[in-house]
Amino acid sequence: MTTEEKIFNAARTIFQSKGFAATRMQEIADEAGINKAMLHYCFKNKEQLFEAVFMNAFGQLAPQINLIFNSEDSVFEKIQKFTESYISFVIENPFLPQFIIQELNSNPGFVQKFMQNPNRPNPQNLLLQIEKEIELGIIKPINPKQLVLDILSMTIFAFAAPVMVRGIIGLSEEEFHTLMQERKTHSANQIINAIKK
Amino acid sequence: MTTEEKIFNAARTIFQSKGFAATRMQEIADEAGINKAMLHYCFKNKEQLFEAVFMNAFGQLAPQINLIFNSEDSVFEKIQKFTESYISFVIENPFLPQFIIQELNSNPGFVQKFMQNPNRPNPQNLLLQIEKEIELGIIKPINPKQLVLDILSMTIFAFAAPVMVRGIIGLSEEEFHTLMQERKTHSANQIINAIKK
DNA sequence: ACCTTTGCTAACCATTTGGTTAAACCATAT
DNA sequence: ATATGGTTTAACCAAATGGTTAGCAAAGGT
Repeated sequence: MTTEEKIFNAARTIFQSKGFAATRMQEIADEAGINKAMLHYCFKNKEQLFEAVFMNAFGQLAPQINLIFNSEDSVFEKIQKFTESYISFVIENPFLPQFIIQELNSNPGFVQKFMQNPNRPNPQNLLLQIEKEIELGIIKPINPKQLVLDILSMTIFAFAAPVMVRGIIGLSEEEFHTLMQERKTHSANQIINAIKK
Repeated sequence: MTTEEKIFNAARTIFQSKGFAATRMQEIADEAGINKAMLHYCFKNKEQLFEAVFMNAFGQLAPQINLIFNSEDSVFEKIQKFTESYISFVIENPFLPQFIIQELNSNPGFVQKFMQNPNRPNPQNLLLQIEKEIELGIIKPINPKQLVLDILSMTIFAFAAPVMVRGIIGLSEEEFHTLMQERKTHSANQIINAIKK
């Protein structure tokens, strides 16, 4: 593993668990097992190191979201595949959603920067497909954007606010994990039950 | 308005928009229009000032959540009333959800501290009621905790991750606002459609 | 009138923090 | 062997930051 990779991995660990503002460069250096000056030798400054981590994180999550936007499946199939694959993915990367959401909230400019990316999430296809399936009588008449938001909400929320969810509902770490496993199919079922005619 | 109130309001403004780590005491003093030393005259230190703001924020949100947990309504009615009142409330206080979720994530100890509060959100009643209505055949058989999580997800997520939602779905600030108005009834309808027999 | 308390500030302090510098290290080519 | 160029570090620096101090000013009690 090159020094740059060591730094990047250390930065990812610290940034994702503490956020940009609470992260100290020294802590990243310690985690990477190198001198602090080395950080600035490989990355210009804190902002640029953070941006590398953030864009990498967003770059991992975006394809997961694109799953519901681009494929040849029916809307129902897309919902099933998305909840299954997205939840499986974030169970393995539990810090990603809260990290991205938090930093996006405090740095809205990142959205535009990332939305210029060619493989950015683009809901246009799915929105049109939903409209079409409504006209065909497969789906109950609803606002397609609400449905997209429903899908995102049902799958992402628990991972965006795990502490709150566990606190309010009263779940141990293990119970939370079990609930999330079950949620892969539960959320798809709920959404589909709600919209099928 | 007393000086202490001026400080508290200023602290709320800054803390809620930037989070604990990114907030500078000097900025709070400027916002309050007083000297920095005055902060420490009224509040012992940054942590205690923050805790006052956080507990106040949580204290405003908790009663909203308790609406679904304690009342004499049926589950369907509870869901309708909750989405309606909760979304109305956070439209007026859009920073609350992301603030609470963010700080809770980076400071899990706050949960325990707040959950000792007498009027803390306690889902026990609702969970039992859901089980009962399932047995009565009013609600399809599902895991009650999943349903509670569904309700929270559908109502809170858009306010927890507004920048991400607007970016992914492609909404102007105004379109987002309209979507949230519509969401008061939409989310209740979706959830109820999904679970009613 | 005088003392005490309370509200408030300018100036100051110690520490932390992001970042720089100059020198050391080390592999490789000559 | 020695020069070369990339890699790494210890030591350092200036600015920012949370917090303190000493004192002023007004209000209230005696």
